[in-house]
Amino acid sequence: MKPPLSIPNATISRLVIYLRILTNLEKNGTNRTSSDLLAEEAQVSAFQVRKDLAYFGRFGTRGMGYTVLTLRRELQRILGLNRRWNCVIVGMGRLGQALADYPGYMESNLYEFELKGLFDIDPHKVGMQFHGITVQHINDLETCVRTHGVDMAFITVPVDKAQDAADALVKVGVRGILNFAPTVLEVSEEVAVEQVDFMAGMKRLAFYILNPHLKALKEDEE
Amino acid sequence: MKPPLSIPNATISRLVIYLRILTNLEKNGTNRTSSDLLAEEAQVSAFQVRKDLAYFGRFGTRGMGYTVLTLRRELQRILGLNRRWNCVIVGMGRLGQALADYPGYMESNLYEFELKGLFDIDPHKVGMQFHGITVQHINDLETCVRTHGVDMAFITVPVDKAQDAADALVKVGVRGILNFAPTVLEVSEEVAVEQVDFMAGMKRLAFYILNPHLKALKEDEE
DNA sequence: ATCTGTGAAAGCATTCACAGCC
DNA sequence: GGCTGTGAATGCTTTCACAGAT
Repeated sequence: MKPPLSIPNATISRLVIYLRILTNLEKNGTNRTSSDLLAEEAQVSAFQVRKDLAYFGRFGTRGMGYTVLTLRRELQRILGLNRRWNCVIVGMGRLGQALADYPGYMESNLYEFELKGLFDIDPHKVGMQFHGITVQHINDLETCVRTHGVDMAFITVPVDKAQDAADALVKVGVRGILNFAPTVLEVSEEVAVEQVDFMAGMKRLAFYILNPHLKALKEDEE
Repeated sequence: MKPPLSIPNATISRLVIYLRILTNLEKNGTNRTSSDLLAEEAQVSAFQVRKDLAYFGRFGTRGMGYTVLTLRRELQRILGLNRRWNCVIVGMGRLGQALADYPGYMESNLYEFELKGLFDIDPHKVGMQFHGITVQHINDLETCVRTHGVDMAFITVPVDKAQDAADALVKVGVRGILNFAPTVLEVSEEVAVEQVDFMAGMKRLAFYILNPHLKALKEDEE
């Protein structure tokens, strides 16, 4: 096992994709695979697959390839998906409601992510139920985070309230934020932020449609 | 004006962010700005801002900075957001419905993106209305695309149907796809694909929470 | 004096070629 | 023979330093 000192951001995104492919292979009853097959499915080069894996250790057998089960387990461990992550949603507007009802928090039979709380600042929203969880006022965030050991939060408030929400979350010790608001959040160094902004995706699409010759450079994934 | 032969993918993502910041500045009545200010807001370096802009031309005045209005217009032109983009949604499940109802297709008083059709394969869904648009059967996709000059499509079908949807869209001449299904689509060279996958974002978050020392490398935006 | 625009340098990620092991 | 693992080379993106404009 290697000490991974510095790992390309893009590698993490690809590991998530490899894990998805391996999970599907496992479902199909496939036992062994290869960097070639994974590369084809993920639409990257086989070099890339092997290099990505090499950051974390040696998981294959030369001449033979990889065991699907083993590699799937290893990736799950590396990505931290062998334990449960407790989540809350801040902002119970249309998007927050859609997320609360989202049926996909389990993945491959594992409840990896679990909703532990729903929050809003609007008293009219407090008390409403989604997916069996009652909406609480944002003032009760700290209690919830401490009680349940909340790891990450989704910010689904209007854009002008997003930084406030982030500040509140950081203050009570949430370690990761998935930000759906179209703004760049400022948070302290030790808090991770991932952006989800499908309007930005549409705008990039518009550019690439206008400039087709630029398209084939690279893939970013989100 | 320069001939942009090869432009980093990441630059496009950042231009979208600069445009957002400029739009806000304009709303606030600010007339002039600088690479420093834009850099601070977007959380990148001022070098980066100037280099990104330099791919497309010279928009500032040395010693003075940029005129907000001018730069906003230029970015809008570069990104293709000075014209309307006609869109359809394929897959009217929960997510497709949420998108059809999404109130944000206008941005800064401009209807840049307009929904021209909603499609599903399920006869029960056909005929339902969302936001004043009637759901049609996927077989009627071609007519709609030809009639309205549809530019891009959102794929919100279950993951195992996503490639079929993409094939159908490519076949009738759609130029760009925003894919919400967690799979890597295979499409012909000249079709642009952008991925939106918030579960993948959650998984990356989990990794970065587990490995805080790796966090500060780079930002991907989606 | 100030702040943009840009060639050159540095820093990273990807690709390659092949050594190492089944 | 076949396929992984990995140092070295390539190529791209970011950073830097400063020339150029007002």
